[in-house]
Amino acid sequence: MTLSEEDYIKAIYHLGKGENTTVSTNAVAEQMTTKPSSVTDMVKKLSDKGVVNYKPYKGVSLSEYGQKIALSLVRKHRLWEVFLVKKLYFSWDEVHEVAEQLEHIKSEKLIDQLDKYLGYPEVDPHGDPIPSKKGEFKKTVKKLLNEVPMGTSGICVGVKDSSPPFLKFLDKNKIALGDTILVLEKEEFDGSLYIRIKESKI
Amino acid sequence: MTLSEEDYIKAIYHLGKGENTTVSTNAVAEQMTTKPSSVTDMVKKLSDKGVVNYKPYKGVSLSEYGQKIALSLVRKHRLWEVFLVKKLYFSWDEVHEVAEQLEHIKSEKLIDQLDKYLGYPEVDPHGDPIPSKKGEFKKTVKKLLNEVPMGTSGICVGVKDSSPPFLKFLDKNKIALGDTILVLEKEEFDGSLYIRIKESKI
DNA sequence: AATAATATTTAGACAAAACTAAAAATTTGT
DNA sequence: ACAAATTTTTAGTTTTGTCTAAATATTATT
Repeated sequence: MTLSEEDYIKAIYHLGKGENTTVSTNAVAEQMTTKPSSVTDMVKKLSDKGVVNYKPYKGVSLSEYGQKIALSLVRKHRLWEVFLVKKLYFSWDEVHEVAEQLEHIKSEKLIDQLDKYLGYPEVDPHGDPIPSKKGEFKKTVKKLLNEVPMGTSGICVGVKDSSPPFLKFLDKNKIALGDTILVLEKEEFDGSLYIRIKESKI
Repeated sequence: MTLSEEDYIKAIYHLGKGENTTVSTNAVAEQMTTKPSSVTDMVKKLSDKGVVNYKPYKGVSLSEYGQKIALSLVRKHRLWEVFLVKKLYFSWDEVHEVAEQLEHIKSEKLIDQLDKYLGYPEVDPHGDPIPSKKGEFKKTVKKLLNEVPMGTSGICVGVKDSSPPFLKFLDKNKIALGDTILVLEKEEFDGSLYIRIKESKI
C-alpha cells in the first residue's frame, strides 16, 4: 500500500468508529481535507485492489482485507505513541503528528520488537486500546463523564477528544489517566460539570 | 524536502564520500538505480531550490544548505540504526533497510530525544560516526585490514562494506566491532589474508 | 409528484517523478 | 585535430494523486 492509500484506509476506518459501517464520499473527503472527486478516484482504486466495497452513490466500507490493514495501522500508530511518551518523554498532546508518520514504516519485525520492548501495552497514552498482532481488541466498557450520575465517581481511563488543545486543558487541570473523578454538580442549561479531582474542584 | 529529493541528496553526499566533491549524472543514476535523464530533471529542481550546484554536462555537488540536509539525514539514519540494534535487538545486517525509511520522519524533538535516550552515541552499529546536531563529525583514523603489516594487530572499529552478505560473513566468523585482529599472513597473488581472531584462525 | 437542494461522479488538467528515444555535448583514441 | 565512443540533456509519455467545472444521481420540500 502506498502512503496515500493507507491514509484513506485509516480515514474510512475511523469514520466507521471501528465498526464496519458504510461511509459517504463527502465524509471521507472532509476527514482527509481533500475534495470529494479525489475520494471517488481513490476509492475506485482501492475497490479494484479488494480493499474496500464500493457502490457508486452508495458509499464505501472496508473489506475483510481492508479491515486487517486498518487494524495493523492503528496498532502501529498506538504502539509508537506509547514509545514516544514512555521512552522519549513526549507529552500526550504531541504524539499524534509524529505517530502519523511512523505508522507507515514497513517492517514486521520492527513492530513485533517494539511491542515486546514496551512490555505489550494494552492502551495508548489516550487510553485507546492497542489491537493485537492478529487484530484483536480489548474492549473496555467506558462511560462519558457527562453520563456519570451526580455524586458518583469514576476512574479516568481514556479521552474522547484527543486534540492537543483539549489534552493541554486536562494537563493544566492536572487530570490524567488513572485519576478518580467525582461529579459534584451538573449545570442543566449547558451540561457543564463541577468535578472534584485530587483535592481540587473544577 | 520530499522523500525523493532527500534520497537524491543522500546519494550525492555518499558518492562524494562525505567530501563535497562534484559527481556525475551517471554516477547518481547508478546509485539511485534510475535513469540519467531522471537525474537531470531532479538535479535541476534541486538546483532551483538552492540545494545543489549544477552546471549542465559538468556534474553536481551539494551546496552548503544541501550538505546540512545530508548530514541531518545521515545523523537520523545512524541514530535509528543504533536504536534498532541496542533496543530492539536487530542484527547489524538488518538495520539498513528500516533505517532508510525511518530517516525520513520529520520531527526535531524526536531525534533530539532519541539521541539523548541512546546516550549520545558517537558511532552506528557499523562503526560509522554519527554527526552531531550541528553537523560535526568525530573523524577517527582508520586503516583497512589489508593495509595492516603482516604480524601486527589492530582493533576492529568499523566495516568498509555494510552489505548484509558481508556482515553475515563477519558474524559467522565471530568478528565484531571492538575485536582485536592479528594479521598472520598475506597471499600475494590475490591479496587474501590469514588472520587470528579470538583464538581462531581464518 | 415535481422541483429544489445536496451529494456524487465524470471529464479534463496539472504537478511530481519516472521512463524511452533522440539530439547534443564532451571525452577519447589515433 | 578529427572521428568515434561515451555521457548528458531534451522532448515527449506515463503514472499517481490531486484539482476544477460540469453533469448526474439522490434526497428533501412543498
